[in-house]
Amino acid sequence: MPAPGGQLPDLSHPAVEVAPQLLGCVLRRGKHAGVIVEVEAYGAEDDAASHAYRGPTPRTEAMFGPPGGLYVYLIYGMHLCANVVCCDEGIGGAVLIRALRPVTGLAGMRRNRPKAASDDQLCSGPGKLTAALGIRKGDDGLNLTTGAVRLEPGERVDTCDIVTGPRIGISKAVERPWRFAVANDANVSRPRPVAR
DNA sequence: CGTTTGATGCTCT
DNA sequence: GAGCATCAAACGG
Repeated sequence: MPAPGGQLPDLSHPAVEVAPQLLGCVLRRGKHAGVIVEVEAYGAEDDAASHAYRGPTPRTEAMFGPPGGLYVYLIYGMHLCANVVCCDEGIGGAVLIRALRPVTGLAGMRRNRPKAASDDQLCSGPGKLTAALGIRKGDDGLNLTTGAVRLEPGERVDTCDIVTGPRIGISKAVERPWRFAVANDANVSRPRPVAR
């Protein structure tokens, strides 16, 4: 069930449960902010695709921290991915933010992403949105309520407007339909999920 | 140690 | 649709 507008989901719950509830919430860094329109859940029991699968390491430490934290990591040597840490401390669960609909600080985001062909491609991917918002490696582990990067209540997203599908870019546990997105939103990365 | 592989994005064909 | 950039973990010997 998606979170009603005006409040955040309970982040101490499992990632698969929290993920769809984050749709409609706002991710902000300074003046740059956008509504979350696409996410993926990681770190449930036996999830071989999760960075938490083999226990904590220096890189994944934030994923095992308290819910409501930010997990940032470098992927493919050049892009950063941002995750909302959820589940109880020590479990190692997080929700990858895959796409945003930009709402404030558009001019700054365009400067951060000069190659984006249009505004709906500013944040249409996990590496794109971290660049657009200006999220950096040093933001890893900070608190999303008090830190430089914040998670804020946003708009309500109706359950029937949420589509699901397999997670993107993984080679393990590919069959799990743990990608969630707002249906018919131009900011969602490709391929667009179709299933309900 | 050396080698492979990524929760990606951009360019060129 | 294929290839590449670029580097830190993970993995095998």
